[in-house]
Amino acid sequence: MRREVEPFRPHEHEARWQEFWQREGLDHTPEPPRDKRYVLEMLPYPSGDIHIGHFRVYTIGDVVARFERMRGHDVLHPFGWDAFGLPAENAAIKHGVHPGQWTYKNIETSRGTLRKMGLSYDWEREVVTCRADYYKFTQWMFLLLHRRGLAYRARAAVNWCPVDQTVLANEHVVDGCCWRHPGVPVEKRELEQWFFRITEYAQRLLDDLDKLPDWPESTVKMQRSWIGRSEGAEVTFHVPGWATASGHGEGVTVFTTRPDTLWGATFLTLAPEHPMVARVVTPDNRAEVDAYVTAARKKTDIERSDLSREKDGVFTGAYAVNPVTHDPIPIWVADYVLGGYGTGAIMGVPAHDERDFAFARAYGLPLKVVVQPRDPQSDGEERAPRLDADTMTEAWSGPGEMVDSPPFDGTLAPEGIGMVIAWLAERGIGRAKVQFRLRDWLISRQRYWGCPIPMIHCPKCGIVPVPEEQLPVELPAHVESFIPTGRSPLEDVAEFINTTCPQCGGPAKRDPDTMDTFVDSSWYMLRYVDAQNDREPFSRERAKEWLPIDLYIGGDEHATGHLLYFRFFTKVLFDAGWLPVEEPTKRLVHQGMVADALGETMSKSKGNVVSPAALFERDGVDVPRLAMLFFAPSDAEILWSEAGIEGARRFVHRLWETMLGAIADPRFAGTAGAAVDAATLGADAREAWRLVHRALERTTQACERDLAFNTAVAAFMEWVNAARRVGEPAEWSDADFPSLAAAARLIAQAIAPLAPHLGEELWRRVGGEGSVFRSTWPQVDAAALRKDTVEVPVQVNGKLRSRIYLAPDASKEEMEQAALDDEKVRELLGGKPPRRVVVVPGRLVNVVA
RNA sequence: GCCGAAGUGGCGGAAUUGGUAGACGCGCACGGUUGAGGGCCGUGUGGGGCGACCCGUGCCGGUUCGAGUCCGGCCUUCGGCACCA
Repeated sequence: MRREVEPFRPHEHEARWQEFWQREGLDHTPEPPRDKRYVLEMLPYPSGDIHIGHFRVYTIGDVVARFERMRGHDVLHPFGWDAFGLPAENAAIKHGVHPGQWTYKNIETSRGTLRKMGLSYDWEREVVTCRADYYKFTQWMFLLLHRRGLAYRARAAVNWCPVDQTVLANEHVVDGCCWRHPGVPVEKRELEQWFFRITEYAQRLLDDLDKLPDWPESTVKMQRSWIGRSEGAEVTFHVPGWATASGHGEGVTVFTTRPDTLWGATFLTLAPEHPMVARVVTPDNRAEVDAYVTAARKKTDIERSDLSREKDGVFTGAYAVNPVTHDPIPIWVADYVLGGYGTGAIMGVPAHDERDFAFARAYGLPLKVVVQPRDPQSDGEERAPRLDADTMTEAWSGPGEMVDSPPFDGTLAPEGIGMVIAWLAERGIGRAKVQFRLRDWLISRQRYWGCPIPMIHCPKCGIVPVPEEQLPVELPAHVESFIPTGRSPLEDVAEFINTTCPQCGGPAKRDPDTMDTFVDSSWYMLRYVDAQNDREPFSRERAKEWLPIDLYIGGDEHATGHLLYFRFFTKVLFDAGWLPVEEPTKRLVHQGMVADALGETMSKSKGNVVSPAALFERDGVDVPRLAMLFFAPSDAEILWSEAGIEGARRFVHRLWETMLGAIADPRFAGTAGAAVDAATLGADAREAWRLVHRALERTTQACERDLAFNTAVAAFMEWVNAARRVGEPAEWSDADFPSLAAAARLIAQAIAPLAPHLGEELWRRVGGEGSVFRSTWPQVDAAALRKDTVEVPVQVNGKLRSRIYLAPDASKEEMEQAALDDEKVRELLGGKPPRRVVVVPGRLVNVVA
């Protein structure tokens, strides 16, 4: 007979426990920590309320943080807001509110929803990057980089977003377009801007990826290719005076990964933006070259990098001398050569480079074969058909034997590259060179809502840093207009822009630009360790206590942006003696996206957005939370569906009913603390008891290892199903009941990280003392986990034919005998002895007939 | 073109890492409870066949007593990079 239990009322107990946790200081970070764990989720940009994707990441982080606490660790689990940024300004323009007002309102809304979620954050360490107490130290970071020669100002062709009217970092150009405005190609502008010299750290950023075994392989690979290291040589080609417009001798240096093909270089090509173009071009060719260069500059990156386009270029009229053959070779300008990579100039080796081949054929430039392929099967006797310059239809960039390349004829290429470089270096022609694809990080922005750059432009002293004690350089509250003009709005705020030079005391101007918001988020994880410090960004001692992050969770869209930048900052601060570690986080996990049931990403315009706040309103937090965890492993995409919540809701009700039924039973009080002897249990109760420990084990593994909470939730479902198979709690026999009472206690603890309010509520009801999160995470009982009998599949010739039932520790001989005694097996063997019997202890028997 | 991830029932997913494919959930079907609907409870549910059985983890081949899992070759989808010399 079903016993009526009180209904499950999530909203009541959720509010109660949240208040209790706060009162108890449960989320307070112990200081100094013993056996610390630093669990962090990427900080969000506050735009409106939190969305379902946030709900997912913070749930994952919260499960782990709560688990680690129960495991006895001191946990740092903080939260903050990436609060500077363009959307605030765009909202300001649209709605006529101040970006700060808009931002703080969103933070308040979002924080309210997060608090309703009962997440275990230490709110005392909350960080808001747009507040002066934080950005003061962002400016401090800038000064540190500047002091160390890592922040510099340079004039360069930079990416320009025509919509936002500001420059962009390389990392924010996606498919040639501004990341915020897909389909709007970025333009190139020649501007003087601030850069961070991240390229200085290219090699270390690359090398240390090897020290990150607990990062997703794909992210490591992406960073590798983004950094893009290639080895080769720089080779200088002399341009004699007779061959130039100026009549002075010049030198053009090129970068090549194939110096072994130098003998085959039959022309040089300069990028249109190469400074040498104007110097070498002859008067007869000037008009045509100027026109080409102008046209190339107007092109977007998309147009320039269009591979389907025919290669084009113009002859400068000038000649360089091949430094090894001493032949004069023509100098061309072509926009397939990139200004920003290598030296902006290449040697054209049409016989051995696909692109040079296409270019040479288009303009009738000569080919010279200097590497003959070898048949890899032969030992040098037989050769592959010899390449011939006149008849080649494509370049040969594979291996081979150097020819017409004295003194290297017969040398294998590319194996001989090292020798060639040494030889070139001896003669002063070239030198070994490592080239990176990574560019320096352009951090200036011509917009208002960001951290002011703490530099002063003095007409006498030049560029002077703001003295540290004068920080923060406060962002003025009022500006004329936020509408982007291509100039920073700060430039027109007289009381901001006009200042005195810290060096000479004379009138000077502040730098009008603000920093890329990715600077703000490059060091926030460090601020958390000492968020209230108003003298330093953080204390070295605290950093030593807490770093590195043990688990960092966030989206994979940051693979080559934030996740590179924060590694860079960590290394700089390590070098400056501020940090004990060179890498910010040991372990990185990318949570999967949350899409709608059809797999579409949620967006307001599609009208398929699910609001977490609305979910909590209806079901409380724990039901949607369990649904979220149950949908898929943490790193897989989720297709959010109402049906999934339905399942979680049913599960919670069944669990609740079973637990409360057990607790309400008069036998509960007497047996709750008693030890359970599995051997005395009936078969169904025995299985239920095993599944308790299975759920405990699976949850432990999920938290520690794979974050696959879907199977952890499934394990709890299996326990409920098994317990209900035994019967209503009141129907349990006296002999079995103690295992149910013990189970109730274990289940309350084990489910607490996944469904914290439910766990806490159940913990109290089973008679637990204090908060469940201060209780000790229970040990898995190996004896309980073991099955008394196992069903062993019996295969004949690898096909499942029968099953036998045995003790799990039955010997091989016993298993084999039992299998051979099986009726079905005997029938199939037809009286003949088996050829072979394969026995996997405890698992399977395969009889080979 | 290069690098990476993934392809399992009607759907989301599981599979102790070479050992019973499809746990758990959704959906569906039938039955019960109900005046009815909903809810809840129970049973069933990969495909085919009356059946013994046969087929089945993107495709083709291989290794093995045994392959979703390992190897070789493809296909598809998604993500990243791409005229980087």
